Amino acid sequence: MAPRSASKTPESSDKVGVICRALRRAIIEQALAPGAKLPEDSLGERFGVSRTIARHALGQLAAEGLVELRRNRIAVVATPSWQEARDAFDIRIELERLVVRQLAGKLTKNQVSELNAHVDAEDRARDGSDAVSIRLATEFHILLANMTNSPILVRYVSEVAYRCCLTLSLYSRPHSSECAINEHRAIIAALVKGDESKVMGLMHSHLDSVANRALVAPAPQRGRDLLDILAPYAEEGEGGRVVKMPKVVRAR
Amino acid sequence: MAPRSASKTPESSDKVGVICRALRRAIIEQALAPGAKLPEDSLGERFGVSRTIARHALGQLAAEGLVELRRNRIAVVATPSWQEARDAFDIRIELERLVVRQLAGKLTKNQVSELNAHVDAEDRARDGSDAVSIRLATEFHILLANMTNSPILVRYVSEVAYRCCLTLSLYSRPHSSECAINEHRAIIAALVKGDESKVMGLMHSHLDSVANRALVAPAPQRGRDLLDILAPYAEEGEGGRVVKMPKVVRAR
DNA sequence: GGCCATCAAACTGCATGCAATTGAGGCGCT
DNA sequence: AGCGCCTCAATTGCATGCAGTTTGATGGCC
Repeated sequence: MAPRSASKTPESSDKVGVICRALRRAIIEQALAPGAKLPEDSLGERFGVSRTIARHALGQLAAEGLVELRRNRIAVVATPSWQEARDAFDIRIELERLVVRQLAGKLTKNQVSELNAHVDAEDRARDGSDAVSIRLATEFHILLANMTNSPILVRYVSEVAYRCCLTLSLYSRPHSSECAINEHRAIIAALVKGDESKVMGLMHSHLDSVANRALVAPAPQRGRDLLDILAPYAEEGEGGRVVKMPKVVRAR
Repeated sequence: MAPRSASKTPESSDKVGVICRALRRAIIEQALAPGAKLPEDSLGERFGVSRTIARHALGQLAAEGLVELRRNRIAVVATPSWQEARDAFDIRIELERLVVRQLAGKLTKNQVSELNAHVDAEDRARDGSDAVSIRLATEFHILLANMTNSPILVRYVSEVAYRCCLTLSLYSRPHSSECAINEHRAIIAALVKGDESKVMGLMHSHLDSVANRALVAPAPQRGRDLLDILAPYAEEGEGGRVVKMPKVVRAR
């Protein structure tokens, strides 16, 4: 069977799919930060399609939780609350335990080398931008999910992994990204060895540690984000005066 | 806070949301069987909107896995394979274990009575149509998920529950539906008592037994469904003659 | 009678146009 | 200067129109 990208997802249909994939990638690489505006016109123009299509793509992305749609308002990249981020990780842990449980001891030689190749790529990207490292780390998990041959599982793991990726860009410390490449290698090893509970434990602690490293601030924001983010800057503007907040065009 | 339906889902926006909800309900109540055609025109006409809107709604439903979209083809209600059905249940089990783990011992009095009221309703619907019973049983689980206050978890549990509901209509024996009302009561009791592992076990075995009761046929279909379904009828049509297959308008 | 080619109706893919809503800047008032 | 109102450009919500594809039905041919 030819490796035509899964025909069942509406995704791969046509232009809509292209836009979705592009935006998804831009979002998880933080080229589009949470809160960034996504006007239908601009998207359409940028991708050479009409608003109708851009709109449809935004709808799909919204269904995945990557963008927020408010009636009569410009769509924006989603800005999950800290609690939602934590919830996403909890769900992700359960789903990925399921993945490795199904995979333990069942990987073909080809699959193992594919995984190893991916981790090697992660290694090489170590000195590159954080954004790329994070994307690669996420894609490792998606690659794993793909090997289960369960379309539903793939979809959910992908979605939730992307969401986690998004939250990482919101809440994680600058360079905490992922020194977790070794943990990926350990997971592969355990999968090959075929010890279900061992690999489930590894995956659990791997994701848990990523989450804990990333989601460090228990209550970083209250009202909304902007005010708190700017709070440190609010004292001693230039001479005892409170700085008048400038334009504030959240995420250009 | 007013109980306005979650503002974040694009769903509740407007006409699209109405159509989605209507179709979802029709599908899980089997008014629309798997394979049923869903032409944009007809939907638009039926709901008094343009094709554009109907199309958008179909897109959302496809993202949830309830309908299948193939390029240039009429959309149809999804027809999950047996394996996909099994996978969906596996995922559902993990997700709902998470739900009850978060809920154990944390339900308010109001929530408990809401749950009891729902189960009572299930009881009353016992003599009604199977479809309604199944829908109510599914909604019990969604109600539970809602109480976690985790939008992401709600979304995933809802989706996967609807999918399972859909598969039930495909693979379950006529009246196997759910005598599982008692199990629902047991889960409520365990939740109130607050024993995490107890209630997780209950939920696990509850869903597992529903799945096993429903997904009985390990390999009921090979090529596609129609041929196998008709196989028993293929011998001795009316006089040693093979019956000429009539129109066969899958799901009117 | 059964099978294949041709054709018309049905349907989707997509762009565009128009009305309604938003929010941002400008103006006047205090 | 500060505050609020008002107007207007920007943007979304939705319907319609046209072009391309699929479906399935009719008619000719074996």
